[in-house]
Amino acid sequence: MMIAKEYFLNDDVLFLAEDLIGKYLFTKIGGQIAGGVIVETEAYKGIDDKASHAFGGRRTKRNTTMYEEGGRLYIYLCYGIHHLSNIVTNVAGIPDAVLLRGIFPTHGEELMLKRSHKKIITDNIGIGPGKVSAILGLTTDFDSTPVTSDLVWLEDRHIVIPESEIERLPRVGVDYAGEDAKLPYRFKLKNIDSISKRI
DNA sequence: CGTACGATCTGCT
DNA sequence: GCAGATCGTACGA
Repeated sequence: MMIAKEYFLNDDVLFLAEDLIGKYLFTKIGGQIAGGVIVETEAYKGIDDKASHAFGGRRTKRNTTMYEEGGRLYIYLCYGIHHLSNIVTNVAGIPDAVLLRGIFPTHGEELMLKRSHKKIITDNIGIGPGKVSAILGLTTDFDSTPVTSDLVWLEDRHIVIPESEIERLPRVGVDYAGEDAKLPYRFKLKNIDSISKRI
């Protein structure tokens, strides 16, 4: 069952980043479905978060989507190569977002394998924010696309994950953010096996 | 207009 | 463990 828009309007982006672990993310692009279980996320919290593109209330062409109403994708290009996908949360005007850092493939593995340019499926084919976008077929073309549509959507299939199985870590690649670089805003499933056995 | 650099990944050592 | 890829974006002049 698709997760409805209201879910993403929650003003606690840290709660959502953790709660999204274990939820399913799907895309249907070119009529082909790909999807998997979210296993790693990072929270970016409003205009006071030095690691965020919206720090200090910055509004640019790139980050416009962060200020839109929760429930859309914010996708941007990183290092000139990688498309990184976030889910915008909170009400319009407050730039909270959850970066998708890892999924465990469950649907359309064949398609995802092709998109990954690898030879064989491995457990880490969807680990890393660039790879999440790559195997799901998400590019900056999908920036601002609702995650409550036939193209991109989330599902709660009621996988129960004990809090003890989720690690809280500092975010990756945000050393420039000073003190905020140390905040434990990254959520990661300790071992993917605990998921793969439950599917 | 010019410049610096990034919410990364891969391959080679 | 480390360098290189690779280019859009941000920002200052």
